Amino acid sequence: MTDSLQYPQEEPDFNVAISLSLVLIGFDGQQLQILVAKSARKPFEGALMLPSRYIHHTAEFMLSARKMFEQLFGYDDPEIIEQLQAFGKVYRHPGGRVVNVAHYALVRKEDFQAERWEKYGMQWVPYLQMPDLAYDHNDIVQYAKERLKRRVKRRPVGFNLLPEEFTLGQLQTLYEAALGKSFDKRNFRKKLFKTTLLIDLEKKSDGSGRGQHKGSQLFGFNREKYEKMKLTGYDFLF
Amino acid sequence: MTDSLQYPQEEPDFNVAISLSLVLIGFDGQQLQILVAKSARKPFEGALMLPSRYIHHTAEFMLSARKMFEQLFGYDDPEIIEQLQAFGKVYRHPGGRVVNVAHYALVRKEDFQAERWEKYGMQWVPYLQMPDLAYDHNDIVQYAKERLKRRVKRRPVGFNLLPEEFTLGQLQTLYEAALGKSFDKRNFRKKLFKTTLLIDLEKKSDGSGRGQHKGSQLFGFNREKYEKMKLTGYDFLF
DNA sequence: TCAAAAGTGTTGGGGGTACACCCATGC
DNA sequence: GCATGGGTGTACCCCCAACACTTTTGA
Repeated sequence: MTDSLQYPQEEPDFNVAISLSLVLIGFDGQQLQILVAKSARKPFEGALMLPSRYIHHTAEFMLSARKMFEQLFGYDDPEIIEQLQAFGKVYRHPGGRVVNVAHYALVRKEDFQAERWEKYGMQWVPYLQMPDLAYDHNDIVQYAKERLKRRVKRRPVGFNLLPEEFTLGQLQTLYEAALGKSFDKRNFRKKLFKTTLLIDLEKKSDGSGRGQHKGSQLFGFNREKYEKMKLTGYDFLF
Repeated sequence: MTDSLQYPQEEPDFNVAISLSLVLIGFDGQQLQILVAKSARKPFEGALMLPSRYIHHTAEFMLSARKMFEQLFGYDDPEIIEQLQAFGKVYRHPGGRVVNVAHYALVRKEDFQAERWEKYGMQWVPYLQMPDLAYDHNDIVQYAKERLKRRVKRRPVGFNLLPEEFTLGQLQTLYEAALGKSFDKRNFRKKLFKTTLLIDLEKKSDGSGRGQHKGSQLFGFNREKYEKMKLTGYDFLF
């Protein structure tokens, strides 16, 4: 081996395949959940796993992830997906090395095209009591949880998970689930109002929403304001 | 294409090679710097790039990154390297697709084995005025800078970049460089003392070193304390 | 003697946290 | 009528930001 760390000082080894997994996190009004699929193949046939696919060696990661997302949720959003990491544990795939490039997104459960996918074994499982997943997907989920925790603390990501109209109670439940602790109701409200990211929709819930209590004030998320804050270097700290 | 997002629903495409790059960030007492190498090959012969190498399809990322680090710095530290992301832009490599799994580390410049590597064109370049790099390494550097900014704000990472003994002036210069703004000296000191992560070494620098004119107090980093804080869920916010 | 960095306290304001009670609705 | 969640205000404390001058040393 040469002493050099120039690039490339060794020949590339074109014997790796790329797979792509999505950690899709939703919220049902009570608790956080993650979307899992059922493996149809050996050696993990029937086991749960993250929605995943192999990609062709000419495919871009993010475009492939967005395409996957669109198949599941019916629309495309260039902002919603974030890459986590490459997970490179050496699987015992008969063909060779597979590197998994994992992504995650915070989604609205109501957009999931359940009719289309449930028959293949796709389902939401509770974030706090995740079943065992195949491959190294447990590691990926753990990594995604850590990122969620960090993101929740400094970006108003909660809004991606809630419907267009939501109550403060739902929002608080969501924060408590994501951060694993509880907050004082009054302080929570004061803090959120101070961000001016909430729009008072001036109407009351009829109780039909997930986790909504009838008669409580409905709010929306001020997306324009948030975009401006991002430009000027916002500071949202929880 | 099948409707399924089970895994794997398509066959893996074993035609990808993995390369690994390191973003190594150091500090010379005045400014942050990044270590770059000189490309010895077409199509970027002579251009600057991140220290990089192809890895064999059976190699683990982190172990390979640590080995690279050890060659450059002379020791191994399982904690020092963090993976950033996989960068998958499709290069025009004649052989096929190369995916770059980028890592970063905050290092002490004094540990760099300069005699051994400078003859190959390795050098430190200023963090704030990075020259153009080959491949998509500019993207990788930008991603690393963003991560550094976030890390600096919530972990006492400054200490990885400084020698065992340092002055508060150096520490402040470092924070200012990393966050791109300046701080009030008195407030900065109060804040750092409050963390109790500083050890007063009870001796003075001789002042002749870094343009210091007055012998200033030397401090060390209380690593044990920091480890304890990590366990109990510390809160270091800048 | 001049330039450059070290070192040092106080004050005011804002934000966080702790804390308790009444109201509306559904059952 | 009871249980569940919705909604509201105050007081204290801590932390942050703003702010200026003296000391030491090397050149």
